[in-house]
Amino acid sequence: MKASDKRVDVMQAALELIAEQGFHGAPMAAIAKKAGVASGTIYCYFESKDALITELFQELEGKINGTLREGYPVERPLRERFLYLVRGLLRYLIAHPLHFRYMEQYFNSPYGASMRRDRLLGKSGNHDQDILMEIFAEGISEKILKDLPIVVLFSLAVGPLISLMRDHIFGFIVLDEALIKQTTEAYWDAIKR
Amino acid sequence: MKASDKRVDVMQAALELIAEQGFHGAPMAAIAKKAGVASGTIYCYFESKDALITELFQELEGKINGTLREGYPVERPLRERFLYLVRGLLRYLIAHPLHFRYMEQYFNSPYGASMRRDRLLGKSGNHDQDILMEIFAEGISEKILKDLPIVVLFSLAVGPLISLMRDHIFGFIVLDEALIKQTTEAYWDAIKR
Amino acid sequence: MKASDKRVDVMQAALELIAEQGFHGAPMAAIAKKAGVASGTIYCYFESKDALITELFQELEGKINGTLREGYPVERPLRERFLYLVRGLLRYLIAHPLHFRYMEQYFNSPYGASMRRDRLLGKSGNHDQDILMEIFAEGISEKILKDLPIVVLFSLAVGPLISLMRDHIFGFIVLDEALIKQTTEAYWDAIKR
Amino acid sequence: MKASDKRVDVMQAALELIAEQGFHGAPMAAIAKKAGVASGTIYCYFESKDALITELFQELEGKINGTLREGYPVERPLRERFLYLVRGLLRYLIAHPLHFRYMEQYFNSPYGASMRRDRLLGKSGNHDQDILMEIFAEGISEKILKDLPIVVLFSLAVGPLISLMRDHIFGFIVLDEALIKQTTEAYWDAIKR
DNA sequence: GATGAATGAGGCTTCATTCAT
DNA sequence: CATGAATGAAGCCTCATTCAT
Repeated sequence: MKASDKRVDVMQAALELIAEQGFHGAPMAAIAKKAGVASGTIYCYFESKDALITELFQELEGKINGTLREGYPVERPLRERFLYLVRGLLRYLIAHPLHFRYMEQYFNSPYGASMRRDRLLGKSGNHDQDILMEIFAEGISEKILKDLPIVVLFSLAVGPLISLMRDHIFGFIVLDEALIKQTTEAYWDAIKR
Repeated sequence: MKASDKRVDVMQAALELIAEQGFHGAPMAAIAKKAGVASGTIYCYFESKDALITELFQELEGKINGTLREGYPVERPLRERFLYLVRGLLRYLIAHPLHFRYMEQYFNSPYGASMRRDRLLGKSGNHDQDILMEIFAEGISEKILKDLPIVVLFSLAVGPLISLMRDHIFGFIVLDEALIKQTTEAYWDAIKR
Repeated sequence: MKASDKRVDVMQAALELIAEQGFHGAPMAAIAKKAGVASGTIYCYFESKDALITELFQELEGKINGTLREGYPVERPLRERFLYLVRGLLRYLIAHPLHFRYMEQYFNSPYGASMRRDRLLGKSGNHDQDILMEIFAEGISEKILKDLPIVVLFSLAVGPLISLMRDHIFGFIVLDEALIKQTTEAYWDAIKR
Repeated sequence: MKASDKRVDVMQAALELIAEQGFHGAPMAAIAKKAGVASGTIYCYFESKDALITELFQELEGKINGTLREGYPVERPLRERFLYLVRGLLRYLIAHPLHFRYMEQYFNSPYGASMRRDRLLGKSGNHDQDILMEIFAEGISEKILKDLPIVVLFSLAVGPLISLMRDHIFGFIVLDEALIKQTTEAYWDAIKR
């Protein structure tokens, strides 16, 4: 409990600063100060700023994956499984707005760009993504979904989700349960045949 | 025509550098070099880097607005007008990938954040957006579109468009006319009642 | 005369600080301060600290080369040419003690190590050295000098020269003309058959 | 025997790292790691990095002194005694290249500079040096050696030895017994009348 | 208007040393 | 004695901006 404390503190401080102000607004000194440690201490746990940023991203990704895996209704119809995933993701992001904003910053940066390229070549490493992809593949072959490239279906479903999360965070809308239900059904409408 | 040449050169250089490498990869010295002017010269035309970035954004926004206004089929049915706009936007972005990437950089940065806040309070200033909003308002009252907040319809339609553009730029897909047609119809499916 | 000033000032400041205190005692900030410029200014003229150090070394080397080339008695006997070179070198170093100490620092550092390796493989690039080598080769084939590897003759001649310069700089001895004459003859004794 | 193990380990680790990579390449953490102890442990045995460096130097110096004292032919002629010493030194350094490189690093650093100053004022503390000095004093008064300051004779003899050791370590030459014999005789030629 | 040398605050990282355990 | 996490001063370098020419 002791040794881990500072590492966690640093990650939390980095999460908050980067999510709220971007990488630009999060110099190592500020992260250290917010975490209540000395600058050098960060380097006891992370090799560099890049490493901190990447590990934090992977941590958040892992948490989301874990959350979505729980209770995933493997045996239910495609539509239900799809809605389970996107709703689960949406609820998670609403509950953890900092995670959402951090991941957005990450994707929109050299870090995210190189990661995307890696994943394009190798395997995804991202569980939700994998599960969604499988759902899409199944849906296409069973003629439930539109006959489009899987990547396209992915964008049709996740693109609006991201966009709505932004509106929610900026306060343009309030994503309550009713709206979650309605918008996720709209994603389905976009991809279903 | 001579004096304003340099202003244009600077904006073009900034566009290319920022679109391709992000704000991080576009120091003023690099922009000046690429534009073929001296560093100090930039400050003859722009008060600061922030000003350059913002003016460039507004310039691009204006160009897109102008393009979309042309030939807008005011008298045609709602669906057609919607598809006209999103397809026009998509084709414009495909033809001008640097504009797309620049605007993404812009939205995902302190600049974009404050802009969004401004627009939330005041008026949009963005023409396409306004037109789309009007289409949505009309569609809701005529019970053609889902009864959701206009902002939500906007995200349902534009979110996937952005996401697909990214896939296109990263080379995951090729947005040819067939795919443009199919995907934009999917946006319509997402918002239509 | 203006543009060059600062570059020269920086090199002079670096020379003095590094010669007197070693690389450790010459942070860029101190060099800048001593040169009367801002830290960043150094980077207008040198790409990095390494570049500054290397360019300064090459500058000093060039000066010595130039000095020794002047008046070199090509037509005189071997012994005379040898003495001309070592005495010229010794007088130069006595007149420019900072140059000597700087070059010692340089040779005794990662910079010098990699340089030596480079020179071992490629060509020397150092004129005096080349001339001395030629003298040695000639002396061996004419049976004037000991039949030893050229590198060994070089060390037999230059090793004591360096060592004496150190003594001189530390004030253990005063290398006046008499002593220059005597010691350089001793180098000759060491290498002559 | 157990307690002093770590002290020895630390000194050995410091010797290797500093000899091979210079002071720059030997942070305390690296020394500790190589020695298999914790960073803080070093401070149980040495007050500071400076102290470690100095004590290590003195240790090496002592070892060399001890080696050279053994079998020193007090009763033999001057030339023989001289050759005994320089050859012994050369053989020792060839057998212990890390010692040589460490001492070079040491001499060429603020540590060495202040040491030299100390020795100039006080007494030498270095046994070999003392013995050599005595040989030189004797040789001068008996008109066997050149009539030069003792310090100068020292440099004439030891300067080339150091220089040759460097060539040997860098692989430019191989100091085998034949070369040892020849080069040490060359030192003698340099100092003998 | 145009230049580009100069500035210096601010960013990331290293490392000798300390100290609570 | 031994540990190694923690410290923070200090080092190298970048870059938006200014200003004398």
